[in-house]
Order: sequence, then C-alpha cells, then structure tokens
Amino acid sequence: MEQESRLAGTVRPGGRTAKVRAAVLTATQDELVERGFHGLSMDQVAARAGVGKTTVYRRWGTPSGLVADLMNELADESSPHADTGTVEGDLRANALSVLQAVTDPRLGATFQAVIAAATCDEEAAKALRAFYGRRVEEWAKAVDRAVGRGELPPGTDAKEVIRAVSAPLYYRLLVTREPVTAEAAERSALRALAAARAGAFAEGA
Amino acid sequence: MEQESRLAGTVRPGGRTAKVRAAVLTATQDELVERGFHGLSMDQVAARAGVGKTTVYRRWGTPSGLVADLMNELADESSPHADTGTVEGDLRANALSVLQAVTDPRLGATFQAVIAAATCDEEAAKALRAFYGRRVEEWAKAVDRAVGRGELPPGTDAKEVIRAVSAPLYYRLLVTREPVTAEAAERSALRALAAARAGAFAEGA
DNA sequence: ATCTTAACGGAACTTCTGTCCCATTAGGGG
DNA sequence: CCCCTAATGGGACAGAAGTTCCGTTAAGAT
Repeated sequence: MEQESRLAGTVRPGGRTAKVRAAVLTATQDELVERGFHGLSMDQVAARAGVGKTTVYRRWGTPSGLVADLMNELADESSPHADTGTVEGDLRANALSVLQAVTDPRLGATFQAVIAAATCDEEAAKALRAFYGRRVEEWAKAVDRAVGRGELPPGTDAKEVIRAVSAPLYYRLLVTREPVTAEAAERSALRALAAARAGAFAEGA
Repeated sequence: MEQESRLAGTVRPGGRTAKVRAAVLTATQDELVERGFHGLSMDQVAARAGVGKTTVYRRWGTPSGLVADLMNELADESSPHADTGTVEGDLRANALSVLQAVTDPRLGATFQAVIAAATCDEEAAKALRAFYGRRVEEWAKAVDRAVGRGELPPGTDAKEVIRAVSAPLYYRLLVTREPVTAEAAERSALRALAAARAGAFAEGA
C-alpha cells in the first residue's frame, strides 16, 4: 500500500484553500454554538460555509476532525499571560482567563465540543492536549517566578499548580454543570494558592 | 395537542419490560466500552440486546437517552462512603473511590459517555447532576465531621472540599487525558486537605 | 381463567450520511 | 503568460439511521 500522502490542502495552501478552511471552521463554530457537538453534521457545515460537501469530507473526514482542526487553529493564537508581580495576582489572572474562555459563547461551545470529541477520537484528544499543554506551560512560568521570589516553597510543581486552578472550573463546566462564575474562578485560584503555600505541590509531598 | 403521556414502559413495568430495560442497558454499556459514545448506535444496541429496534427508539429515543438512563441506574446503586476517623483518611478514601470508578472499564466508559452526552443533551446533564449531587452530599458528611472534631476550620464548605478532591481527577480524565493514577488521587486529596486546613474553603474566604 | 391493553417486534418506508466519479477552477512553477 | 495539476464542487449512488404501521405477546386487573 502506497504511503498515504499528507492531507488534502497542504501542498497548495494558497488563497482558495485557505479561504475554504476559514469558511469551514467558522461555520463549524457557528454550528457548535447552535446545536452542540452531537448535532454537528458535515453536510450542514458544508452548506453553511458555502463549499461542496465533498471538500469537507475529503479534508476533515468526520465531525471530530473538524473540531480537532478548530482547536489547532485556536492553539496557534497565543494566549497572553499576565505578570502582576505576585503569585496571587497571576493565579487570579489565570483563573479569570479560563473563566473568560469557557464563558465566551463561541469558545465555550468549542471547548465542550472538543472535550466531547476527545472521549472517543484520538485526533481530537491530541489537539486538546496540545492546546492545554502549551497554555499550562506558559502560565507555569508565573509559578516558577513566585518560587524564585520565595513566595512559594522550593520544588513546587508549577504546572500542577496551574492545572489545579483550572480543574475546578472545568469540573463545574463539565460535571456539575453549574455556571462558571467570577467568584468560582477567584476561589479556585485562592485555593490552589493556599495548597501551594502549604507545600502540597512541593516534590516530597 | 393532547398532553403527551409518560414514557413507554412506566405503566406496566413488569417482568418483560424490566428484562428489556436490563438487556438494553447492559448492551449499551458493552457498546460504550467497545466503541465509545460517538459509536453508539440505536440499531446496534437493539441487536446486541436482542430486542426490536422499534422498542429502543420508542423508550429511549436517542443515544443520549440511553446513556442518561444508564446513569440513573448507576445513581440508584448507593456508594458506600468511608469513616476512617480522620479527614485525611476520609478524603483519601474518597479520592480512591473516584479513582476506582473512572478506572473501571465499564464505569469509566460510561462516565465519559455521559459527560460527552451532557455537553449537548439536557436529559443527560440532569442525570449527571443527580448522580454527582448525591455522591458529593454523602461524602461531604466526612468533612462536616472533621469540622465538628476541630480538624478543619469552622464554616468550611464541605461539598466544595469534596468537589475539590474530584476535580483534578476529572481534569486529567477529560482534559489532559493523562492516566488517572493512585498517586494522582492521593495528591489530589492531600492538596484539597491542605487548602481546607488553611481556611480556603471557609465562608469568608 | 379471562379480558383488556401496554409494550414489544417485524417489515416497509423515508431521510440523512458518507462515497465515488469526473468535470471545472485556480495556485504557483517554469 | 502559460501550463500542470492540486483542490474544489456537483451529481449519482450505496448504506445506515430513524420513522411508521400494524400484528403479536404478555402484564395485571377482574
């Protein structure tokens, strides 16, 4: 079997191809907002984007593929991370940035869709990991700075602290499905901070 | 329009109907383990359960409906919660119980499916809330006991502490999709405990 | 034991999903 | 500027998903 070549649209990614991709990804997000991942239909996306459905099937294959590509697109837009001078300020900023993301109608719908897709599609799971992996690394620097300043115990696992800030917000979003509020975000940041100060994120513990 | 009556199978829930439900829910879980929520097909479930597909469509309507009913079934099986004598012991027990649940092939696949379904189906979302609401309440008693004993500050939000133990584990399961290990569970319990001891779950904070 | 009817199941049917083929359009190298 | 071909798009098609109709089975009341 001949080595299956790269995806369609990668050899000649000029004007038309790029326009098609943009139109399709926008249409995908619109559909996600209106119908959710479960209601995402390739035909519908093609119609909405004004492109042939053959093209959508050929380039993205499945709804999961669409959603994974959408996430990859979002991952490229770098998230500006704060440097407020204190861990507390930085962690609050982080929590609020997560809040803003999951609260935004388009982004929120997209995240939920990717997470749903990732439960049974490896491509979507990969896109999800890539997105959060990068984001967590960026914000982890704030924790490392805090350790340097002596605000947090040496050996503190910076990435884990950042994940601990996000986790309760995603728990609310996905599991308990309560509204993710600014108060919840604040509390989440402060709780992670309290645990970090107590050394619960340090190596030995 | 005549008030649409109650669901099929609720007026005469005797032997046959109960058997059909059991067979269908078992088949649903089997399919979830093998194919995931995305691959759950009503026809396939009907065939596997050995019942008519008409019956499955009539009683459950959609894959989300199947999964929601499955979750309701699981919610009825009460989860024994521990009383080890210390908060630390109880929170660890809680974390390990979550670990066990999400690690179990059948339960884990079911949880992921319900969470995926809940992102765009209100019925599934409701079943999910009911399941975790009850579970959290049960385990929250352990935190209340700890407050009574003076192990944790007065005014500690017991349910929030319990949610804080679970959150990082679900974050791993759903978002970062790293394996949920016993170490992760232990740490999660200890971090929630550290924050609670520091008063980060108390009223004012 | 008998009767009523809730619930089930088979089969035909419609709609939607996904594939294939081939003509058309336009990127980008020469 | 022209040519080659990557990429698109329409239309026809096969198969799966979902609906409807109606006859059959058995729960539960009398």
